[in-house]
Amino acid sequence: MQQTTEQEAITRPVSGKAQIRVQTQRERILSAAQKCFIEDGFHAASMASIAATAAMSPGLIYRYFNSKNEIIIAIIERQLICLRTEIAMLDDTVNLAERLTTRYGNCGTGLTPGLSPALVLEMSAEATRDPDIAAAVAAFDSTLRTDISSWLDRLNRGKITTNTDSRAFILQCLIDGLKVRQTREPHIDRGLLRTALNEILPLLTRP
Amino acid sequence: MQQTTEQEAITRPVSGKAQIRVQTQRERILSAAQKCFIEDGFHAASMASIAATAAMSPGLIYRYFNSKNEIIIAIIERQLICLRTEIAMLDDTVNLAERLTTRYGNCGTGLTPGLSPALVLEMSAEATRDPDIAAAVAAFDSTLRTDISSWLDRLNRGKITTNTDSRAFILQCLIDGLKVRQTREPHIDRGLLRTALNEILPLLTRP
Amino acid sequence: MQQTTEQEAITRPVSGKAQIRVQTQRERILSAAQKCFIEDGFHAASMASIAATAAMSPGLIYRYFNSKNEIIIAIIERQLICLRTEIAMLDDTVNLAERLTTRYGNCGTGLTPGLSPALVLEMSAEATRDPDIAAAVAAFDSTLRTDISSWLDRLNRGKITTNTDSRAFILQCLIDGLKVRQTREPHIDRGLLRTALNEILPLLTRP
Amino acid sequence: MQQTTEQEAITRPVSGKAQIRVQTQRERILSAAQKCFIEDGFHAASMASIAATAAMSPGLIYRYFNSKNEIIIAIIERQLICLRTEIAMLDDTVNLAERLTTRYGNCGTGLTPGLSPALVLEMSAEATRDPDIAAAVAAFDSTLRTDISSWLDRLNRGKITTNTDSRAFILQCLIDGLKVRQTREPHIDRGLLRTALNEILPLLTRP
DNA sequence: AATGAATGAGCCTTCATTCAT
DNA sequence: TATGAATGAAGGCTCATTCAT
Repeated sequence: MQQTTEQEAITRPVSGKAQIRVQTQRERILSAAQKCFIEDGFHAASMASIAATAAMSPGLIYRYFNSKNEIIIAIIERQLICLRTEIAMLDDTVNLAERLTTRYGNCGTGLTPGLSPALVLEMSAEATRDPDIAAAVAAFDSTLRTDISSWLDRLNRGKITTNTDSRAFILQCLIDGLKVRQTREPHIDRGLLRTALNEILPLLTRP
Repeated sequence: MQQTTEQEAITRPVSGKAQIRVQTQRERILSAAQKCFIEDGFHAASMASIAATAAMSPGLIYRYFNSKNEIIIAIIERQLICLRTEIAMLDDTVNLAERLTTRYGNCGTGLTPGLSPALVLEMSAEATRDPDIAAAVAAFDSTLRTDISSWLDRLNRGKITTNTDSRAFILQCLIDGLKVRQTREPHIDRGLLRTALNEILPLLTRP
Repeated sequence: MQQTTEQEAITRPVSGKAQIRVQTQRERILSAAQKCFIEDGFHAASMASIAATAAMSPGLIYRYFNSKNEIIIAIIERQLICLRTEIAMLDDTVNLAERLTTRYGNCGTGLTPGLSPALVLEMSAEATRDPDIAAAVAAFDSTLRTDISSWLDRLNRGKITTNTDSRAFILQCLIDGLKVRQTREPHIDRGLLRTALNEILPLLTRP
Repeated sequence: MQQTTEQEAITRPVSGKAQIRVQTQRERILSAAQKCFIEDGFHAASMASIAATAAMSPGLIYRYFNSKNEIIIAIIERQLICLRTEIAMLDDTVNLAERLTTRYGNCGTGLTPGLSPALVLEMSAEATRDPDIAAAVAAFDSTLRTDISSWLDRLNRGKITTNTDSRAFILQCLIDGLKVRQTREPHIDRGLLRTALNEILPLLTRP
């Protein structure tokens, strides 16, 4: 849909540029929104502050999003994508603990445009109330569990493994729990973190 | 602070009863606030709705709390106490998995006045922004980790155990992660949950 | 409902006063709203200006009305009541022309709290779009026509009269038309007006 | 003003075509505006919706009109012209009732580009506030009354007629009243309407 | 101690209008 | 000539907080 077909490019040559502009602006808004949401939370952040952060007028935002809630949902979807991407990087056992340790803490500062643990938590809390958010999150969760399960299966290919599902569940809990920790102890002792992960992960990933 | 000093008792002999009244009223307000916060979130819940739920006038609330934020902090402290109590109940390995399974899901419904996963998440997110909350949560976290560590020590008394700290960390992550799951999959398959916990917990609690 | 029953007065002695206050405030708001609506129209009048005119804060208005639209509808119902009252005064032929002449023009100035021709017109236009207003106006119209019909019947009691309905229709049109004229020529020559009414009304009201 | 002066024609020979273009565009805008105004009212209709209806950009409208208000005034002038045209068609007594009956109701639907009763009412209400509109409407009204008077005179040529003025006034009221009715009871019983008009009109148009 | 009416700042959103292209 | 992105001033409405009673 973003990719303009050649025909369209001929008959409506502006359309391509326009589409790009729309994407750029949406990106600008979402980026500002994320910063504000991280700083103040979904509800406390105001459209005015988002507009100021994005260096545009409040009215203009409504050309690209129908409401504040639509922005919130877009941010949530983004966070979910980030989450999945992060999980997808966990592709072999060796690096797993190292990777999680490295990533721990370089987020949630408002500087990284990426995944924010605080937003993930707020999102989960919001899912309790907003059906739209609940749906998005639920869909994501089941996808993610499948991802983890098949990753476990791949790891142990050829060997008989039982309980992939329950291990996937535990892994997911662990990852969620790390997000919470990240929020509450951003400056945790990395040594402890690495030791802990190196102790538990092998137990979960080997037959 | 709750304990009336002797002097006060002499000059104002009613003070004892008055203090009890103050506690009762605060309790009434906090109970209502918790219900509202669970239902709507910290920001979306209004003082008016809290007042209505507590069956008192909005103005009266300000006799017992200086601001909405003060109520939020009180609720957070309450949640932390609940959390610690819950953890304290985990006193022997045998019941651990069972207990966590049983408790999973009977919260967050607004019916239990106790611990609410959604509030815990919101609280963690809020800790990112409010230094007071951050302090309270940090103090709690370190206390809790010590609790868990000494519990692990007790479990393995006489046996040589290494890495109690890192295991305590993992356990804490797992518990946090379960809270997140509770929020996102309140109706999870209990069989899966029990199996998963029975698989991982023994590994964490035995030498 | 405004009249507090004796029982209520005993068990809830404040309730009576409270009810009166509610009525007083609603009245104050409606009075201010009418002034503003006459001056600026339903849409151009702002809640802020209504609040200022009523000498209260904007927020307070929402204690007594749920929305601006509710105020508009209340004003319209009021206008309809005024209209009916005005019509009800036309009880004998002799005074009819005189009465209409006298009433013509002493309205619509914003000073009279009564019927405003401009509002009646705007109301009719709005009925085209808002189903609620349309319903209110339709109900009123049929009531009014019945009123006029029975008034005509009373006038000609004992004599054979045909076409009461069509005469009632014409009369209603004439009255509506006078409202329009009132708006457009507030300072019309009263002599012309009286002559005109004296020429047409006898033809409509006698068998 | 539409007629290009000779000088302009020499120095800028294209000007004639340009003038035509201007008229076409203005027409396009007014036509769209009327549709929108009928649907939503003067205030609720937005420039954006007018632009969309006219299939042009909002900015372009400002090349042909200086403001929304200017469009409103242009529309009002148009409506007045429509009104006068409609009245002018009433040239003999025989068809008068029939004509009015036929025309009743085929307006205000948004389908006819012509006269809209709702707009006429809104216009009258607006005349109360905007002096420009008031002036336009007043000028129209007096012209119209003269039209009607001379029509009545023509009808009764050679016969002694008194009170042409007051009859013209009544007729005008009746026509205005019919516009109001049209708005409020668009689906009235045509039989009743015809009967009513046939009863009253002869009385007004014959000596 | 208790009420709940009142305040007013601030929020989300809309829209007439302008201007770079 | 024409576009439509951009502006920013209101507008309707909410709600934490205060205060007269």
